[in-house]
Amino acid sequence: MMLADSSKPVNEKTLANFKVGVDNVIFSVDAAKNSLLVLLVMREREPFRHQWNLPRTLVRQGESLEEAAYRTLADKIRVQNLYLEQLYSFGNPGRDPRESVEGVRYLSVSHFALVRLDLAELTPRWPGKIAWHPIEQVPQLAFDHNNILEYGYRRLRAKLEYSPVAFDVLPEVFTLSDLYQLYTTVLGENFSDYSNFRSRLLKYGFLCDTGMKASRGAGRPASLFRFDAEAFAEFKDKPLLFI
Amino acid sequence: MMLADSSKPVNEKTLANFKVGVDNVIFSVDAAKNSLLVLLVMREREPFRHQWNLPRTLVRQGESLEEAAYRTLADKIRVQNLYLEQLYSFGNPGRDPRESVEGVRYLSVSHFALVRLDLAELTPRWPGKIAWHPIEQVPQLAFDHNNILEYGYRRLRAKLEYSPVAFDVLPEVFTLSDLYQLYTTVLGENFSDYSNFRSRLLKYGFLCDTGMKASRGAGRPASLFRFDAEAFAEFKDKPLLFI
DNA sequence: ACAAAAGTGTTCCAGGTACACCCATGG
DNA sequence: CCATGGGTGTACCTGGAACACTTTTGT
Repeated sequence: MMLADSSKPVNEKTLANFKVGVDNVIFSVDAAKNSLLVLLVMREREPFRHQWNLPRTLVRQGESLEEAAYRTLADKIRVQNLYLEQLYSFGNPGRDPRESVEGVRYLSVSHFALVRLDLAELTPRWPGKIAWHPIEQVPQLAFDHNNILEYGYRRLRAKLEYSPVAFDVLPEVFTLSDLYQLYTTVLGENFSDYSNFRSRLLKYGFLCDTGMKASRGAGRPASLFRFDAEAFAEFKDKPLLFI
Repeated sequence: MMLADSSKPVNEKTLANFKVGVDNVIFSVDAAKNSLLVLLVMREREPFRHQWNLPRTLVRQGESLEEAAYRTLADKIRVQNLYLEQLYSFGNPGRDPRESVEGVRYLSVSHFALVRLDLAELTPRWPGKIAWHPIEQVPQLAFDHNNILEYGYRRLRAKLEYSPVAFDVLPEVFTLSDLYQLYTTVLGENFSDYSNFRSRLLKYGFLCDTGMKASRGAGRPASLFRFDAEAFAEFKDKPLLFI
């Protein structure tokens, strides 16, 4: 893909004109229903009016890309625990129909987030216009947002395998079943045997038993663990840890 | 990091104004000197005049981000074999001093590339202004380009471990020592024993022996191999393969 | 007493590590 | 004939997969 050379000075007019925004792929896990959820917003304006899309915003003066991503998030839900990182930038021509009308291109720096469902309260600002969708039931989205979502989903699964994002999304104390179930809903049933998952994680030593027990209906009460970030430090940039 | 809400309609003037460009981290491997190289460009204009920076350009009308990245590359070097992918977007306020003067922000969608040194001929267009630098001897760069470079370096090492980028950068036929040496220069001496590296790769079956031999001075001549992309297909999205 | 969920242990085996050793060529 | 680099083989062992089994609770 070799393109024209650029030896001659470039006229300002040949440069593309951009509007820059952030699109967020926000995941959460419904432990009760064993289901992975994505947050979607119903569009109220053209283009793609009355279609769902990812939460998004344009970047404001003096605001970093990450700040814009957090603002979009805070605008839709109130969360405490969460994990957020930049995903990918989509800025090719033709991805927004307004482009040809306004003569500007829309560049989206997409972000991916994982939030804790029980602490993520939907803001009452747009009732019915914001909703969690199970990942298998996501409809046709506006723009190229199905693409972006797919991209975020891949990243989420990869992240779970080698980094401790799960603990940003679990309560302060949790049982190993909670953790296992989180992995199961995201990665599918067959990623690992429970007992192997358990012993592998405990061996590392960055999960400490609080001594407390959690009794949930029938069955033996489970030990409650806490994630020890300091103890985890030594595992930074080491190869695969979970799964 | 919870920010102001956005319930009131946003005045156009509060939006940030962007210029969008691409910055390329272009790597190559000097097999003879056992050295990992980065392509740098000497700036001829302010700001940061007479400092090195990464090859970069602003995105033009109708041009995709990737096309812009390829164009920058083609402007500096003539290459056949290469690997290129998007890296990360840097768009926080204050990363370009022109920002406050012009009232626009510079967003860089950085890309990372690996090219074959013996086919990468520096264009004579800017003699002395473009040069390969060994990664350990990279000077202070303009803007946040040392950051971007660091980011690209991490990605390069990660990519080598689980994807076949090396073959985009090796000749059509190559010896296993060539391959091993490439890995050694990028990953360091201690990533794996040669004989184990060898047997692991051959076992997979996507390297086929051409029957030809390469004699380089003293020592037994080495078999020349070819990368079989079809045979590799079945290893797509499987866990770590190399190293 | 029995079902349900948590937790422990054991066996088996693939695959990685660390070497020692053989082979072919140039000088 | 020996130094040099290419190539093969093996013995050891870690760590994962699979699964059986025990413990502690609720009903």
